[in-house]
Order: sequence, then C-alpha cells, then structure tokens
Amino acid sequence: MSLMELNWGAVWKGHKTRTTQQRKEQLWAPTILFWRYFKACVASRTMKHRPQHSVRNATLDDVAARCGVSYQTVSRVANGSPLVADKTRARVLEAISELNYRPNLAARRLATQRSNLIGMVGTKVTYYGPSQVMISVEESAKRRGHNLMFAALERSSDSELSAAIDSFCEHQVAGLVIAVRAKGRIDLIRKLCRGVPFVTLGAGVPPDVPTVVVDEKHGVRLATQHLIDLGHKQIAYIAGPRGWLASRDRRQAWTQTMRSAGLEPGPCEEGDWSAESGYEAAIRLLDSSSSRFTAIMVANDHMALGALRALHAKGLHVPGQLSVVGFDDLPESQFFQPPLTTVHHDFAWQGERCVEMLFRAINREAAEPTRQVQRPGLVIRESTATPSF
Amino acid sequence: MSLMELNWGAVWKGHKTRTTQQRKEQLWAPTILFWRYFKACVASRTMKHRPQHSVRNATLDDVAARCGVSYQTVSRVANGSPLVADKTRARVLEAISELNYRPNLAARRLATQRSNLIGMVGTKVTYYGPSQVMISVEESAKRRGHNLMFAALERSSDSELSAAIDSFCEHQVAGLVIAVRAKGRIDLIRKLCRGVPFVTLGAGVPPDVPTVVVDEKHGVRLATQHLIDLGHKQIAYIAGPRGWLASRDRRQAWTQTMRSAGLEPGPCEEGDWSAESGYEAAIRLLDSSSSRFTAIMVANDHMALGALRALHAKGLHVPGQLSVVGFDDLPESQFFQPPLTTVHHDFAWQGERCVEMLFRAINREAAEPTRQVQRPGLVIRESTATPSF
DNA sequence: GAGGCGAATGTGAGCGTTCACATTTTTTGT
DNA sequence: ACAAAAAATGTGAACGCTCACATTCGCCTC
Repeated sequence: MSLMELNWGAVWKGHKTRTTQQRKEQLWAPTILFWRYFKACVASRTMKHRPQHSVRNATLDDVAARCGVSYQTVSRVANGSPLVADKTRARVLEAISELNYRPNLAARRLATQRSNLIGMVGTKVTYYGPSQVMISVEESAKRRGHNLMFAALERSSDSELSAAIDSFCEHQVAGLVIAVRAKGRIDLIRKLCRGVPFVTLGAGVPPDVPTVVVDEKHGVRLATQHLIDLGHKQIAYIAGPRGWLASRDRRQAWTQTMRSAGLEPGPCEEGDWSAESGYEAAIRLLDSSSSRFTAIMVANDHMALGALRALHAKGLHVPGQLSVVGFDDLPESQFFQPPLTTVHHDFAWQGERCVEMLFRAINREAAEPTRQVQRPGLVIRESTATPSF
Repeated sequence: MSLMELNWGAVWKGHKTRTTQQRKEQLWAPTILFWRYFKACVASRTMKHRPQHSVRNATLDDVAARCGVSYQTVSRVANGSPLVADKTRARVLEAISELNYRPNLAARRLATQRSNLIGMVGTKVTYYGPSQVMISVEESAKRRGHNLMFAALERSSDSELSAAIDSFCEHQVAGLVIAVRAKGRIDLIRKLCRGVPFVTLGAGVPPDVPTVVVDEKHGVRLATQHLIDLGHKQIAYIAGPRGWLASRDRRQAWTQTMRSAGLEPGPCEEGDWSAESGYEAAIRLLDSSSSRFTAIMVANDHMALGALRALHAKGLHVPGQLSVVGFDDLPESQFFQPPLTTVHHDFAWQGERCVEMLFRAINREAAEPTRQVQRPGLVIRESTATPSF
C-alpha cells in the first residue's frame, strides 16, 4: 500500500465547514489515516515472507484504512447492518468499490463456523436425469445464496463415496445432497458426514433421513397397465442394471402389475441404462426363440431408443407389430422413431425439493416431512398400440 | 473435552521400562497431558458464547492434547512431513483416527492463501457435451487433489456470469474454467477473476488466454465434403442459435466448403440446439416450397434427431430421399433411425486439457502452449447416401 | 565429557473475518 | 442545559491452520 492510495482527497475536501465538531474531525482525520497507513506498513513487513499473491486482494483493513473507519464498520457495511450512519456507509461503499473489495469467504467461514457451500455427489451425470437434478440443485442453492460443490462418482464404490464426502466435509459444506445409492450405506454416510445435514435422493433409507423419492412403482404400473389395457398379454421387460434400487423397484412393479392382471410376466433382459445396452437386450429378447411377446416395457428412455433401433433393424414395426414403453421422458423422446410412450417425471422438482429439505435441516427447522414423493405420470405417444394378433 | 478423553492409558502403559530417559518421560507425561487439558478448558471457557456446533469437530489442538504433543507436530503428521519421529507419528495417527480428526480446509486456505478448489461455469449442462466436459473437469481436478465448484448459467448474461465468477473468487478458488461464451468478454472476465488464473473453453479469446477449442470448421468441412463427395449439390443447413460462437463457426464453415466446391449454399434455418427446434427447423425447410435440397447438414445431433423425425413424419426416407449429417456424436446417435452420420469429438479430452492448462497456470509454470485444438473426425453411418436423382 | 550437528519438536504471529462487548457520539426528554 | 437513552463506532479475541524461526534432544566425534 502506498501513501498515495490513502484517500487524502476526502480528508481535505470540504474544508470550509464550520462547526467545531467538524473542525475537530478534520483535524484528526489525517492523523488517523496516517496511523492506519503506518499499521498497514508494519503488517505488510511481517508478511513479506508469505507466498505473494500476484495481486493481493483488498481486505477489510485496507478498506477501513482507505476511508478512515475501523474494520468493524466496514464489516457492518459489507453485511448490511443497519447500525451504520448513512454518511459513513456511503463513504465505505465508495472505498469498497474503489478497491474492488470482496469478502474472503474462507475467513468468514472460519469465523462464523458456517459456510454457504453445499456439496452434492452423483453418478451418471452425463445422463439427462441426473444432470437435470444437478442443475436444479445448483440453481436452488444459488437462489438461497449458496454455491455448489459437485463430485461425480464413477463406480459408486464405498471408497469413492467416502473420499467425496470426506473432502466436502473438510471444505466445511453446510449440507450434502447424496444422489447415489444410499441403501445399506446410511450408517457409513452418517459417520462420514460428521454432523453435517444431508438429504438423499432415492429410496432405501430409514424414515428419519430426509429423502426425495420417485414413486417408481407407480410409474411402471401406469405404463404396464397401459399396455395391458391395450390388450397386450405377453410383455417383455428390459431392466436397468443390478445394484440400482430404481432398477429393482421398476422391475418388481412390472412383475406385480402383470401378476395382478392375471398375466405371466414375459421374458426379461438387463441393460446398464445406455442406449447400446438397450439395443443388445432387445436383440437378445428377439433371438431367444422361445419367447413370444407383443410389447416391451423398457426401464429408461435411453435403452428404449436402443431397443427401437434393434426392432427396426430386425424389420419389426413399432407399434404395428410390437409396442414399446420407456421411462423418464427425455426431451428427445418425442422425436424418437416413433415418438415414445413413456413415464414422465420432473427432475427439476426433485432437485428443488432436495435443496428445500436440506435447508430446513441446516436451519434446524422442523424436519417434517422427511420424505417427498413424486408421482410420475404417463405420456402416451405413438410407440404403443393394440396388438395386431 | 473431558478429563477421561485424555489418553491416560498411553501414559501408564509400559511402566516396566528401564532407561532413565524413559523414566523421565513417563514421569512428565501425565503432567503434560494435564497441562494441555487445563489449556483446553481455559480455551473452551472463552469460546463458550460461540454458536455451538452440534458436534464440534476435532482440531489440531484436540489431537495434540490427546497425545501430548504440540499442534505443530500434529500439523506435520497431517501434512506428511518427514520431520516427525516414527514413534510420534504413530501416536499422532492413532489419536487422529480415534478423534476422527479432519483438517479444516477453510482454515488452511486462510493460512496458506491457496485453496484446492477450482470453479467452473457452464451452460446447457443437461446436454451431453457440456455435462461430459464437466465430469471430465471434475475428475481431472480430483486426480490433482482439487474439488470442483460448479455454477450453471441459465442465459449466459453478463450479470449472471459476473455473479458466478464473483462468488467463486470470494470462495478463493485456485482457478476457473470458463465454459461459456468468452468472446468479447475477456476484459470483464479478467477483471472479475482478480488475478485468479482461468482457462476458457471455446474460441474468440486473445492469444495470451489459455483456451481449449474444437476445430469446428474442420469438423463441418469434413461433414459437408462427405455430402459433396456423395454427389449432393444442394445442401440445406440447420444452424445453432445466434450468440454462440460455435454456431457461427460451423455455419461459416458450411458456406465456405460449399463455395469452394463451386456450389451455392442451400437454405438455412436456425434452431436452439434442442431436438424440438431441429424438428421445427426441418419442417420450415421442407415447407418453404422454393427450396430444393437433397441433404441437410445439422449443427448438432439433438437437432438432427428432431430433423430426422420431421422428415419421417413428412414421409421422406433417410437416406434414400434425403441425407442427414449431425455434429457431436452422442452415444445415442448410432441408435437413431437411421444411425446418424456425424462429426465426433472428444468431450472428455477437452475437460482434461482445460484442467491441465489451468494447473500449469496455477503453478505458474511455462504457459505454452496457450491453445489446445481438437480436430474432430467424421463418423459415417447410415443417414447419408448418394442422392437418388 | 565437552562440543557440535542434525533431527525432532515447540513457539509466536498472522491469514481475514465475526462476535461480544466497550467506548464514543448523537439524540431525546425534561 | 444536562442527564439519560440510543445510535454509531471501535477493540480484543477467537476461528483452525501454516509459516518461520527457536528450542530441545539424542548422538557422534575427538
């Protein structure tokens, strides 16, 4: 800091004032400024050895020195406290913008013991659903003045999860959104979070853990029932990968719906959510000569796309010879060939609810309800029709 | 902290030792422990009024008190310094795991003036490309021991961008990845970053700014040339939205390639990258009776999907009557109807390069080269063929 | 066993902020 | 005009950590 950077102008400005009070103020102002300058010099001497930032950012002290008030007053202005005289506030704000001061949130966090950061772990974020949830979480957090740290888990292993949560906690996040499989890991997660509130996305957690779930079974039931209502009796299924709760729930719902309609569940193949795996699963279904079916229920839209492609390649017409239903309702699904009948759910809603519950937990407000359920709906397009035989 | 939490066991353990040294050590150990306990009590008294965390996390001091060394020694152990005796290290590690100590990164950041956080701003993250880049950035950063803060910009306005970068800088990020339009905003960005290194994704920045770009023009050239080589003379174009540099570059490359082949660029409609807009653009192209074309070049795969659907709805066969080429090569594109000929680029590569350059800037290493260019390639599938007339 | 050396450990201060309280200044009531 | 109340501003310590330097310890050499 150089002597010239002090706001000497403000000191001498208005020297025509009259009252003794103002005269006194004016008399001391340069001395105060100089004192602060001196202090700044001494301070900067002791930190000479520190790794120098290319441009050291202005601090509360710098601003205070600049306009001749204490750092506390500047802090008050920065935090919008009403306990500052308007005249002072204006002077401080001017100095803040002149020095381009921004608060150091790491320091604030240290002092206040709370942060405006939330963390989120997720998987498969290249997929529409998860990425949509992430965006929504980020956006909701931002609206509440918080920033998002995100970690993608590649294989969702315990060690990867531990590492991610640990580093979030080391960063002192205010809360966590756990958008990976939580079933059977709640104790692990609770331990890792060390008191930091968290919400999970997806079922399989004890009732006291705040969680947002999609009523998967309801969605699949709607879709399957739709096929049954159209007259389909033999319905095949392409499932999601093992290890995902959603896979299991959806598949179970399919079986149950078939059974309760007095029908035998048809053949089932497994994919990994990708279009490619859907293609392969469909091929396997078609190739196993023993199986006869007039419709396929697919556990997500990506795999449904692959299945559609497989059917087309095999010369089968959809929905003329075979009906297909998906799950998720991607923005693209209505442009599939043919436009896909599918189960719609609202990913943005899920993210928003997660954040809402998380903040309730962070603010220690009543945690009820701890479970938000989304009921998906069916979107009927052109990939389903009455069976032709 | 209670007296019982002190590791008294360790003090009395092994009282059968003989040397005077050890005897002396043993003699003082309880006193030292008690002294630390006393200090801890005094300290905790002064901080009684602080907002109490439900579970206050252990600090260096707690660990130090627990095993009777100074906080500095614990710090050394935590940071893997070799200047610690093995015996001490073992004792400290034990206390760390017993107290479940984790360093407070906010405090470390404050003390060291550097953080292990990097920030990233992006748009359209629900799309495959951007989300893939984000994942890749996160993953590369994680490999280098850093965490990612992410902010999605909805409309990429200057004010939104400013807010995002500002809050990142307030969080003291070590570096920034700017994956939004930077052209014409570099001065703004530079000012906002206040000395924090950043890299941009996408062209239109001065040569001294580290940046990762895709050679859009090359990609479009490949695709257009492919159509021309097949014998197409009238090629329509579905462009990305105005305001995106990639839109402009791709479109320019199409015009140029056509011209340099001695052909007149065909009609052009504009979309917003979404499948829906691609559908509508294709409909507009087909409806404007004046235009004749045998192929459509589409600026991204999502819009290409919409276009394919539009063509099918209009009863046009692809590629029999009309060829279609896309751009991006989504994992799904090979399952479109028909599988889409498209331009492939490697999003993960882009993220990885961004982070690599960013860390070079953070570590003040030689910044050469400041520009990494990716040359996309053409993937020929079944949506293109020689024109039928 | 004194001297010297390197390894191990400890000390003090400071990072930029906030909190609780202290002090000063201004306003109000009589 | 004066005390009392209220508003405005300032002070000191703490948050948890790291850095530079100081101190202590154990060991080797002569």
